[in-house]
Amino acid sequence: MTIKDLAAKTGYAVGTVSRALNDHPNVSEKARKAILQAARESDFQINVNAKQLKQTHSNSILVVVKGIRNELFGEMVEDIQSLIAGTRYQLVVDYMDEDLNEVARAAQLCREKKPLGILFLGGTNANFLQDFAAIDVPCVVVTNDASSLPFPNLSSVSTDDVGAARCAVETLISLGHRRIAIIGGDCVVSDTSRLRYEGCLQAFSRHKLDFDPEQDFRDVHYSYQDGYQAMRELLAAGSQFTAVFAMADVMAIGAIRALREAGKRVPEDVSVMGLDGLPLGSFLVPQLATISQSVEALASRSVAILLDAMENGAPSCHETVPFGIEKRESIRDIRKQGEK
Amino acid sequence: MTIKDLAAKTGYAVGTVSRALNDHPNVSEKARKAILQAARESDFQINVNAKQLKQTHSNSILVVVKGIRNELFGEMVEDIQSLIAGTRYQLVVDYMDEDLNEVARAAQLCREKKPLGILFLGGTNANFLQDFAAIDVPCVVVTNDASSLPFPNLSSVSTDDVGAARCAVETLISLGHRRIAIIGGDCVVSDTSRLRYEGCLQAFSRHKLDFDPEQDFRDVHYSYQDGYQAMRELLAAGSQFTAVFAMADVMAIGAIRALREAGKRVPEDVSVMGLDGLPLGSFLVPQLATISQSVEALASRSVAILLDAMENGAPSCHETVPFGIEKRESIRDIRKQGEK
DNA sequence: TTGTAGGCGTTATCAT
DNA sequence: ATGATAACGCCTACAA
Repeated sequence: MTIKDLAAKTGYAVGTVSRALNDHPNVSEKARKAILQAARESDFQINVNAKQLKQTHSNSILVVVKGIRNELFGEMVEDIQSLIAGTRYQLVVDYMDEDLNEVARAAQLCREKKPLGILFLGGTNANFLQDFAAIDVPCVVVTNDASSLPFPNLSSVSTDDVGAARCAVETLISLGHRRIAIIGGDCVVSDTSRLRYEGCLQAFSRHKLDFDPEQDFRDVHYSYQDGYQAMRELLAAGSQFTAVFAMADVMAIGAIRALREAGKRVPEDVSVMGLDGLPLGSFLVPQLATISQSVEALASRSVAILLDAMENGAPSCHETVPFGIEKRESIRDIRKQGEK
Repeated sequence: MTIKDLAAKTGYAVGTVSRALNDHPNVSEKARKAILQAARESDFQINVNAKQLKQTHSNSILVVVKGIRNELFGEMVEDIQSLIAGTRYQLVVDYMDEDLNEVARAAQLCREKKPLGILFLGGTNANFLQDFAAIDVPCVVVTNDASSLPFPNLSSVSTDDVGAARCAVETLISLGHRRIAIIGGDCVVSDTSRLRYEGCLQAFSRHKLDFDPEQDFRDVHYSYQDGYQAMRELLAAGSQFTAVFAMADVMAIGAIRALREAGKRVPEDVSVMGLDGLPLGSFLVPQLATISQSVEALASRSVAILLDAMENGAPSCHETVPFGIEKRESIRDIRKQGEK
């Protein structure tokens, strides 16, 4: 069943059928009705390959999600869905493995789907440097700061990672903690980890506290298991911290488990702070204190920026959205009474 | 950059270029080398739309994942990836929202990608009944039992949901619990929930225990929040259970939080058991006792069945894989000493 | 082994 | 408003 068959069935020419199917102007109401009716009756399905082969551009916005496991992205996609629902655009979401090249993938999808714009959920600057030249539609990187990338069609919206990490550590410092261990990601591989680490160092230096990475820092992957493992190593090394900041909630959860297995209570013996603001955190016992990223703000700003670029040719820009401080049960004030 | 350009550049005809690119026979080593080299140099990217438009079938296997949030599926995709990696097939993974029609989506992708077979991760029998007739390649539903569906090209591999739920409840019974609350999904909407509920009832009836759904059962969605909410309702209603079985780990986690907020300790005051075996469960405090689904078994059996159907035309079949019992910290034996 | 040409189903550009 | 027709980029007979 092709549009040719539909043409034969209705007596119209293929051109008219195509126009009717695509809501193009210059189709009589009579023709439109007859054709749509015939299409329904013979439940006609358009051949996407042929359509996309011929089309010069679609009316779709592509969302490339890098890292299926990232819960934050799941929420964000939902927010984006509803933001786009009110427009004339159609959303195409592509989920991919964290370790693949999202820019190369997007370039491929550009040729296939010819989207009007792209939203990258997560991204690695190195990949953009290498492959972004092949993409010429407006793009927004969400979650990562891309201001250092010199592309006129690339914007970014991110949480201030330096500030967020600094705030986490300063929150712990304000509660009287002086020796704070850090569990983070690989600063070489991950742009985000580098910024968050930078924020930690700023907090220590502002408060004139010593920080010995050798003793109190571990760089691992963002996972329960790695957070757990990192904490075990920290404990085994005899590090005498009273608080821990994990650069992601999942690592914080693993760390808490390791602490408990070592006989340490949270927050009585050790305070633990995460970063991300996963919904899960507030269901844990104890509830996980964390610096939360604002999924709604991230989503709404990036959609706004993308649409503005698509529709008005607005120049690229790089924004930061505010984060929240969730002082929950996993942290404790260890200052002596009356010392405040 | 098209194969025409490649032809011009190398001096060969487009037919030869196409054959070289697709590893077809009847291409001289010299031509193949020259063409592949030229393709690399001008980093030629094939036009998927044109290719698929012409193609009658690909060499790909499609994986349709229904429900991105389901952590189990994330693990399973990875397992499937590595199982397929050793074959001559290519994997195409499509993630979709839980509430969309996975069969209609698969039918659409069949027309587009022309896969040799399909793996459904999750699925709703009603959708198959309605739309599966349009699909004629071998398919395997993973996680759900499809034996009641009369399609010759549809197999299924699932955990024995009735047995798993029965086992969960019987485990609690064996520890001395007599009044056990159940938190589950909607038995009308979810095939899986219906089976698990059936398993619960079997456990009660086998042990001649009364079970009053009105008092001790809540059907909600599979989420932290809904598990939390269900437990609050159970507690508010004054139900006097000593144990809870939640039909999914995520609900169990929400339930534990609600218990703690009500001043009940787990497992001292109430035992909690989940189902799924999420990695997260073993990082919680207390570690979550659960009936675990075997992701590896599910993945390897379904791939084996699919390949057998694709390659040898093996008839459809419906298998069940064993589940595990993880007696972890969230459950407690409440029988008096020496009574055993 | 290689070249040539027709067609896949659609859209877009012309006429009409 | 509608119809005819030329691409789109590729694959695949078939011919050479």
